[in-house]
Amino acid sequence: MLEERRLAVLQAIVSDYVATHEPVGSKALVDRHHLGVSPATIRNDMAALEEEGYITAPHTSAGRIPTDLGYRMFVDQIAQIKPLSAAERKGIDRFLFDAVDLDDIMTRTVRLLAQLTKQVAIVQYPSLSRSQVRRIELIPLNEHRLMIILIVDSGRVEQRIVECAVSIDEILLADLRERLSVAIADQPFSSVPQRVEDLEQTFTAESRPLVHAVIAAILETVMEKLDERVVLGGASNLARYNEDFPMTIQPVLEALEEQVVLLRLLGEVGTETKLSVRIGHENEVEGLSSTSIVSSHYAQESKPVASLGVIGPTNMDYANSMSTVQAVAQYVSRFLSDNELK
Amino acid sequence: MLEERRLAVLQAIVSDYVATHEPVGSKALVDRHHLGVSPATIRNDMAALEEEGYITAPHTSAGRIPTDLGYRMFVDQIAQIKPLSAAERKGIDRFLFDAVDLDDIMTRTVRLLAQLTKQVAIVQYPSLSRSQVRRIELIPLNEHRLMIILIVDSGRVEQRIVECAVSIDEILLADLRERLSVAIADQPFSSVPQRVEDLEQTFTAESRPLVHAVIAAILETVMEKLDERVVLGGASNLARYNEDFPMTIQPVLEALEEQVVLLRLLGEVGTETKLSVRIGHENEVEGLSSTSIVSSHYAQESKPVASLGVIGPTNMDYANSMSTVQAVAQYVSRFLSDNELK
DNA sequence: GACTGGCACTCCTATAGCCAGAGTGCTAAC
DNA sequence: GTTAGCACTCTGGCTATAGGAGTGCCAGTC
Repeated sequence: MLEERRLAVLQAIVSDYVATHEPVGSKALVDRHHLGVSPATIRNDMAALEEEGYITAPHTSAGRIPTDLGYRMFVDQIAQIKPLSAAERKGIDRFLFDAVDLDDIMTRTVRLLAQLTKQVAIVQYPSLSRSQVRRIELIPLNEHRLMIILIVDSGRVEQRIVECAVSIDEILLADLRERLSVAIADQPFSSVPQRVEDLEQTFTAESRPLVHAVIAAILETVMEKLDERVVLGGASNLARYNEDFPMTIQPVLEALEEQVVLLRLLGEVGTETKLSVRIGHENEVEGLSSTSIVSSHYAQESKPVASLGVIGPTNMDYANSMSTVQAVAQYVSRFLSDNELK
Repeated sequence: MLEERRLAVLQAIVSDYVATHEPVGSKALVDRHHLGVSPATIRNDMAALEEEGYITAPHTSAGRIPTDLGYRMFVDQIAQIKPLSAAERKGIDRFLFDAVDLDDIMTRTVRLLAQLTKQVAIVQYPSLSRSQVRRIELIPLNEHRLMIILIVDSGRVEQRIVECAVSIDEILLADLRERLSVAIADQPFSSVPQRVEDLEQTFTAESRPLVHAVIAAILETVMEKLDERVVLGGASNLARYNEDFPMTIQPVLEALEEQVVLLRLLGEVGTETKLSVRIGHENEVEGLSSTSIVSSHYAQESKPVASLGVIGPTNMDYANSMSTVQAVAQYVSRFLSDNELK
């Protein structure tokens, strides 16, 4: 009973603080939430909660605000996630419906997320390392240049221009393409380096320069692009929450410009839990200790391929962010699987 | 003599204000710049300058700050642009040197600009409408899908997936590719719609479904992608100048998310002047009335193909921004022309 | 006619002091 | 375990004040 009410108090504090962004006191709590007890009782509970580290008082005579730990407790308590309304679901559907290619899906998704959550949205492209090569093309551009195009089963397309000293023999090129295709098509991306290197050995010495140039470029592309691509949107939402923390906007903007940091924020794409929430100090990125990240994987044919999520102040509306992120991830997954872009 | 000193006073005011971001008074002016006259004299000049609308006083007893008109005068006065130091030039060179493809050049350039000017940098991709199609490829993906790849002489690559109801006949596809290639290769982008439409007529009825799907997709791509692509960077620099105008950051962030707005900001790529500066209200975008844009075209083989520039507060360091933007534009132009990515 | 020194005036900024309000912790009673 | 009461503390907002910076104008000088 006691434990139970304390939890209710914590939840009330969090939701009030999230709504008003102002420290919340015992008086305000009792009349905004119909807990059947007096302010004094609440005060006792609050003292206990503070003792346990869930809330804190900015100064002696202000109300309390949740700590990271408090938010964490709150979030963990949201066992079943509020489903979106029919209207919202319909909205998501319509938003994604007429996307024409992967780029399109990604940009639409990021806009959608930003709009629905009023936060900064991050969407990662389907990870190459979890994909297979679908097709490879070698297109001669002029005597010394050609373009490699790699089409991946997630719908990603990587291209790269290769310059080679010798002039390009189209027949050799076609042969090379064919053999590359056999070697790496429908193979996981991670196995590509080994396969192409093996392949190089099988060519005659005179064809080596071209073959080598192409293979080197493929290797480079595979290595480079393996650090994934990310799109983000809704940065202007930062300005709004800047009101509360005028100091903290700079590091956030800086972090948003660093792909590497963004990827670390989204977290590893594991197979375990789908929805992940990192609160304040829980994410170990410098300067982002007063922001939280809500992220989820999305999948293609039930294999998780990448993550998407939102980043916002620790006092964000977790319930809404979590349900939105989850729903969007589901829709994207379904969309990717239904309209295979292979 | 009189006119001359007034100008000197205006310049002094602008440069002081840009440096300190605080209204500058007559006293401070005389001892920071060795104008050979007394504060009282300067006051007279300042009164005149205010009368003419070049400067204004935030309140009765503060110093003066330049108006948009004042900045304009100042900028116009910078006839010869301060050349960059050898070190800076070297830096630019090194930064761009080992770019591997167009995407790479664009992202490097935007980073470079942001870093050198400490402003938000914007770089536009070479405009399709000023480019020619270099090559077209049609790659079958599976029975009902194929991918169109358009390679443009600026090095841009546009791709698009086409879905078609009928199953894809590879021989027809090769034929179509060949004829498309003949029709539009090395032709200006703007003529593509007409040419492909004409082409469609020449196919037999039974091949129409496929042909039509492909051609429709090409048309769509051409139309869509004609609104150009833009990359930007250095958004975290906004936070710095946020100190002075806490209110204005939101509209700026919003504008930065709208490609269309960005493009309008960069301005039309005319052939007239290369370097363009728009100060405060001169750019008619809502909410950006306290920001200035310094932009320049860059060219490929001496034909201007797109613009790049920086956007910052009206009290930015114009001299530096202008010389940097100009220099970077030159380097990018040279780089694009030297290492043709065709 | 252009420049300068002097002077009164205005307005901002910073500081201090003060008051009201909100919120707490504690204690004693139910 | 809960409640009412109470003394205490701290903040935020308000006012008043003093200091300073900067101006505009005038009268005098070169």
